[in-house]
Amino acid sequence: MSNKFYITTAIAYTSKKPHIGNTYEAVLTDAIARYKRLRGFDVYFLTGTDEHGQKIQQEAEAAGITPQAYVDNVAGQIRSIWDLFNISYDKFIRTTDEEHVKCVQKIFTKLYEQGDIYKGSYEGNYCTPCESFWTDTQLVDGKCPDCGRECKKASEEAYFLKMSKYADRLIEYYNSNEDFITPVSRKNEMINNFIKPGLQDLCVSRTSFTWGIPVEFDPKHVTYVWLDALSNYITAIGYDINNPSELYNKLWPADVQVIGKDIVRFHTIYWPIILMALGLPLPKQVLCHPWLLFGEDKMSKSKGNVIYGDDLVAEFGLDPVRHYLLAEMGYFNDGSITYENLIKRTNSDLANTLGNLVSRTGAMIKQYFGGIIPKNDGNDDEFAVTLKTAVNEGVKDTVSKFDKYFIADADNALFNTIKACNKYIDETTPWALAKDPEKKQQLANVLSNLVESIRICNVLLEPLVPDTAKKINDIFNAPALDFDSACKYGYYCEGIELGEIPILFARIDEKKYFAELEKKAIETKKAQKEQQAKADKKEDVAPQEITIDDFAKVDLRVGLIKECAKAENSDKLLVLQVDMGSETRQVVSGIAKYYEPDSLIGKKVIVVSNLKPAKLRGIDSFGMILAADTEAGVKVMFADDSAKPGSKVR
RNA sequence: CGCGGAGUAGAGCAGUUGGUAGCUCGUCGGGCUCAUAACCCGGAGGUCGCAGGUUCAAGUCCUGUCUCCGCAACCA
Repeated sequence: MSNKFYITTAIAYTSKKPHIGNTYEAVLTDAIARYKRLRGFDVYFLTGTDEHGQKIQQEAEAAGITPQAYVDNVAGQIRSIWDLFNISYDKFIRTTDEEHVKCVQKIFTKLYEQGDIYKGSYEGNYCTPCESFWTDTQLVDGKCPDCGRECKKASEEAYFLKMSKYADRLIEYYNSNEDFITPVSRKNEMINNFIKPGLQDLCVSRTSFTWGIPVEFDPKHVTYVWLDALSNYITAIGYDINNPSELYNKLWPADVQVIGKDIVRFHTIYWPIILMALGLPLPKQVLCHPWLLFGEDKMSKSKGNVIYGDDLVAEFGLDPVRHYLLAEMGYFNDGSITYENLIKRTNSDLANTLGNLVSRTGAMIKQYFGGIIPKNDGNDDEFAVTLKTAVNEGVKDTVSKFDKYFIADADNALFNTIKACNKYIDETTPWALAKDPEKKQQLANVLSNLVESIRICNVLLEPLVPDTAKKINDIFNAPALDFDSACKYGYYCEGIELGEIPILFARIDEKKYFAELEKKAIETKKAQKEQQAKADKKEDVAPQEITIDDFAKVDLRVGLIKECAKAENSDKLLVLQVDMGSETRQVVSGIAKYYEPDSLIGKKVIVVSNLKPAKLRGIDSFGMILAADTEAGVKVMFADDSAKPGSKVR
């Protein structure tokens, strides 16, 4: 009987560097993986990156590099952040890996050949940024229900995966596997919102962009995101339609797939259906976590202060950040991260409760026993009994939370247990015992019990803060962290000489920290202001002098706005059709925040007509309309109504 | 009827199958001095958003209602 445990994270999208919220998922999964290893499971931990899609193609184009170069770079960043966070993955898959690409192609072909995928044409509403199709009933005010932006009527040849065929079996699976979707609230969401109304067939190919896995038998199509991305969970371990690897046979189905609440639908409906179509077993559990929000607007995007994991680690150290994420996040509510709370939690749990405990225990052993951990004679007084009971119960409690993957609760229970040690010190007052030579053995017992209690707690600390656990183990020269030893008082460290006792976590002076932060903020502001002033100077005070000939290079014309609409993939851009007299041309303008599209129709504006054409968010723009930057926003310079379209302005 | 989430002590949160309202931080008072101005004990502080309903009993179930929050990037 194999005790394998296959756990995965969602693969991270390589359109940008991941922020601390994305990183949280990896840390959460890592804690579970480490816990399972501790419990003796043969763990295989998969993570990786999702590297295809239109958005990436666009990003790469914008950066002037190939998509592959682009994703190589971002995937590298992601992997190095995962490494920085001590994510103990066994494999890091990239969807551009050759094995993955080949396997997805085969899957696609197989599903096509067996009739689960068919060719059709899609007439629907497509939201480019979300890369999602929506039915008319799903639209909200005619806009994307996910992002609220305009959707485009799209009609194109595409391949589809049949969904309804498997709906009944899916519900049956839900019902016979209570834990499949955790927490259950998500299950009801899925059934009510998606399955009951009738599943739409899933579009699994696209022709509108090329950065994806080509369909073998119809190469103008590339595989559309979900069939590609979801398959990673099996391609990574060597799935093959005809000849799956030994690793695959051992690992699949996955035991736990950790995902964010935003992609529950894809993992609990589409993914199982794909698997059923392939004749494969379904994962045992999909664990859905909420989001980590960025506390207050102290660090709003406008200030450019989006939080990245590596920055936090540089500032506070790794384990404080890991511990914060794990302790703060449950499964039901979105969590939030603020510097203030991070500092508070670090000071209270890590510095005061744990660090100080280790420190004072070590100091007493050095002081009273020359640094040698004393021998216990086995005589437990009432305090010792209380302590041991508290620790044993605490371990049980922590373990039961871990078993349910309630990591935050487990963390909480564990630190409460550690507190029992601090209490024990106060109750037994070793400094008083030390004054009486006759109580030497009593003193020895106290310190010995402390070391042993810390050692036990430390075993369970490992999944949460692995670096710290290692440090503590080194201090007491304790045996390797194994679970069985956490369940009993074995006094493994007796007679061992203490190592160095470093300060595990220095207290962070909150006031000082924020004072400095403010100072920095003021400095940045100042610098920004100066730069702004410089820029303003250039514009207002001393614009470069030009000749009339220079000005003549700019061809300004009066234009009449005939049509105007919001760009469907941007909330800042308006797409204008402007009558220039001799022609009508398309001009894109970043004024969507200041003008309603309809209000501009029929207005006359001044257009720079000989501006080099450009693409904005993929939309062609042939010119620019003049507008003033004012404190109240952007004001378009409207032309006098009597001016005819096409008239030259000078 | 956009979706989703939330309204429980000053702050941040738990409250599983309905049965004396808890935790962490902060605060106040006390203790201790081995330790990282730490540690330990105790106190104060909540009509569980509001209004109805079911029940012997509701934060916990039902209905209605109010409030708050999030919904992601080339400003030509």
